[in-house]
Amino acid sequence: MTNKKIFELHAEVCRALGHSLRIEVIDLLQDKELCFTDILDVTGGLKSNLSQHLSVMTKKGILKSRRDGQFTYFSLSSKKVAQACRLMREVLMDNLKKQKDLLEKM
Amino acid sequence: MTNKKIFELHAEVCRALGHSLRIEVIDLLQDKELCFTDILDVTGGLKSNLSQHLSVMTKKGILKSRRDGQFTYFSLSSKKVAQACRLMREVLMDNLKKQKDLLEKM
DNA sequence: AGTCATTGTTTAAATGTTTAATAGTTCATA
DNA sequence: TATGAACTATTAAACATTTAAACAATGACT
Repeated sequence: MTNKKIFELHAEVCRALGHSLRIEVIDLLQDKELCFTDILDVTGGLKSNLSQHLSVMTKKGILKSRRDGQFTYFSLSSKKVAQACRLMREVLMDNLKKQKDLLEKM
Repeated sequence: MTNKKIFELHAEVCRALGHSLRIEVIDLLQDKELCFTDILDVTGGLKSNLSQHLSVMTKKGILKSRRDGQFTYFSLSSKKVAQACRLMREVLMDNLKKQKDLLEKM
């Protein structure tokens, strides 16, 4: 596989994290599996919309889904997803702190 | 700051990684600082385009830039960026392997 | 079996966002 | 002032998101 193709696929995985609702879901699923309705209860909004967002993440291999009777359960595909997300959150928080410090010096 | 706002900012950081050219740049800057023209030599394409992509990452705090005379040098804002990116790449590679194994079983 | 409520997915249209390409601008230095 | 380095503005095309309605699958009740 060419490097360009790897970069493209890698970027697609990153884009699959690039929505506030999807980040909220990943936060929710840190350490447990939840069914669709449980997730919807927390996030709110339309179920069709949530279903599409979950589908985006499942297709890119960020989430696993499993049907059990009438319920569909979602979970992170691996702990690496949670770790990567935590690191990105730290990058964000570090930057917010830097900005705050800068402002306070003025 | 509300959770929703954190999720939105977090998603913006993720989206700032969501382009193949930007992933390529992060790969390039793993362990060194490079100036604009050095990056352009590797990635190819239009200057204006590269400049916009670098600007997206700099604004979101993924890259640092530093002007020295006529040159602008870029580097990762922190090692956490490189780590997070490596983890995402692993998630991708693990998924590609899973797909391959599935196909080979058929 | 037939009907109903619940759970979730799919589709389509409207709206919103991102990107690539072009042209033009700024800044440093020779 | 001419040149190379990098940034900015604009815009059409491509892509993502939201919404609402239609659809499918399961299980409960009679």
